[in-house]
Amino acid sequence: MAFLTACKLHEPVTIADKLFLDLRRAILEGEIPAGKKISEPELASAYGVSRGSLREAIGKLENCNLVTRKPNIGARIIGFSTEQMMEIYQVREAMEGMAARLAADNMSEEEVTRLRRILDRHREQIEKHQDYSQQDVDLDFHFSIIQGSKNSRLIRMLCQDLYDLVRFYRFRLKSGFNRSEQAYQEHNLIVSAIERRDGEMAETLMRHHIRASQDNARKTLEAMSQAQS
Amino acid sequence: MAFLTACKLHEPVTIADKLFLDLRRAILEGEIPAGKKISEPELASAYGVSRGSLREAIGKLENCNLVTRKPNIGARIIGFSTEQMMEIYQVREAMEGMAARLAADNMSEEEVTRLRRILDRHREQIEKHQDYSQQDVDLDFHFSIIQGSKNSRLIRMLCQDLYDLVRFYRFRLKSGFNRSEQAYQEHNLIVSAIERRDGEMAETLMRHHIRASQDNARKTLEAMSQAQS
DNA sequence: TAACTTGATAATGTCAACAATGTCAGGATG
DNA sequence: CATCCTGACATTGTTGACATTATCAAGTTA
Repeated sequence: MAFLTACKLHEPVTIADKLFLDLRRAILEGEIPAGKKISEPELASAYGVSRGSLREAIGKLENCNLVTRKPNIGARIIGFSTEQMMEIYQVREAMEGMAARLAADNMSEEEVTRLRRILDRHREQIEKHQDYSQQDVDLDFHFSIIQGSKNSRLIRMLCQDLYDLVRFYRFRLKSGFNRSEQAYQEHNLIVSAIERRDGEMAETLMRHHIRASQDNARKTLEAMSQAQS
Repeated sequence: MAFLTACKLHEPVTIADKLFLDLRRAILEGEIPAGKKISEPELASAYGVSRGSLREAIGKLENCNLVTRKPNIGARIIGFSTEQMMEIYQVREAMEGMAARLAADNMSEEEVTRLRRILDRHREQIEKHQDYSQQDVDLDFHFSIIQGSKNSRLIRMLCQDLYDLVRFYRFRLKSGFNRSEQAYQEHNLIVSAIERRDGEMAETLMRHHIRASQDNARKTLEAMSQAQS
């Protein structure tokens, strides 16, 4: 799971940092339910830390867009919203499209080789029907290309500001959207374009790929909401 | 200066919020020099607040990417870096291109009219040779289109995470890049595309416009560095 | 009954003191 | 002379107590 360590910079030396990582994991994996109000005294005693450290950690969670705070009222975990999910896809289309374009220019030969190897892993896990691992491999794929852009600002905004949200939604819909085969084919085309150093094509294909994911997610959500009603 | 109020959500009710806005302005306008280390005791006594409130404000500044923090070492104002500036242009090209595309679809007729009016103001100030006000009008133009995208995530990432950096660099280079006339013409084409509801063209033109700004900034910086040596 | 006031309660914001960590000058050692 | 300890100092991290603000139920009034 290279994507987990790919972005966080320094080891969590301070209490607030460790707490931040703990809480982030708890939110992403659904231990703390979406939309829940955070009670500072409660959480602080639950984790055995002071409110000050907790507030610092909450501040960091706010940067990751996982909680929202209102002055004198408090913080709460973000809610689940189809509209927001669609908005995130639009932003990803723009930014990851650019990332793919830059990656075609800036990735080293070794990095391209590693990228191809991630794709092979994807192939294997499709044949083994390991649906769960495919999500990790998909994240690895996207992270590798983002990193390959060599644009530190782009990397930061995607990995630090947006991808926690992506993981938040992905975990809560992990049953849905199975389009591994199609996604694999699209990934394959993107890697080929990068191998040819064709940035223009890499951007076009990445945007197409993310738009296809978006369409698939939208249809899955519509089917789910119809099944419920 | 609509761009100033355009993005900040709630009034600064708390001390930490007011302090944050004060410090942000001080950094953006160069009162606190770039790259300077922040001494918590010093700043706290200078503004007459406790270290706790100051630390909260510093946390918010970190979100705006205006300061960086290292655990057990401290915070410092970001430094001036040509490379980072070029990276920001690349991110803007991707995100504002998408914003223009969405704005063409989603702006109301009234918003388009207001956008056209901002352009007229730009025209006036070119003829009056008010170079300083042109920067404001330029920011207003870009903010209006970003807002017009109606994508709250995109708005947030641009206005809250990226544009403070844009203003940081812009203020420190305000003498340079005078290309008002050319910028005006490019803005004009973009507005025309939005008026025609041609999203594809609006995106293309916006990306061209930002790339042209980037080229101009790069050349200006190269000329400046050669003049110094 | 509905709408408004009021007071008790609990939450968040703020502060100053304490603990832990990093910094740096001065001296000892090879 | 360079390098490595060492200890005093300053800064950051952490905590618990206090101040301020929201919340909500009980009571009052039209």
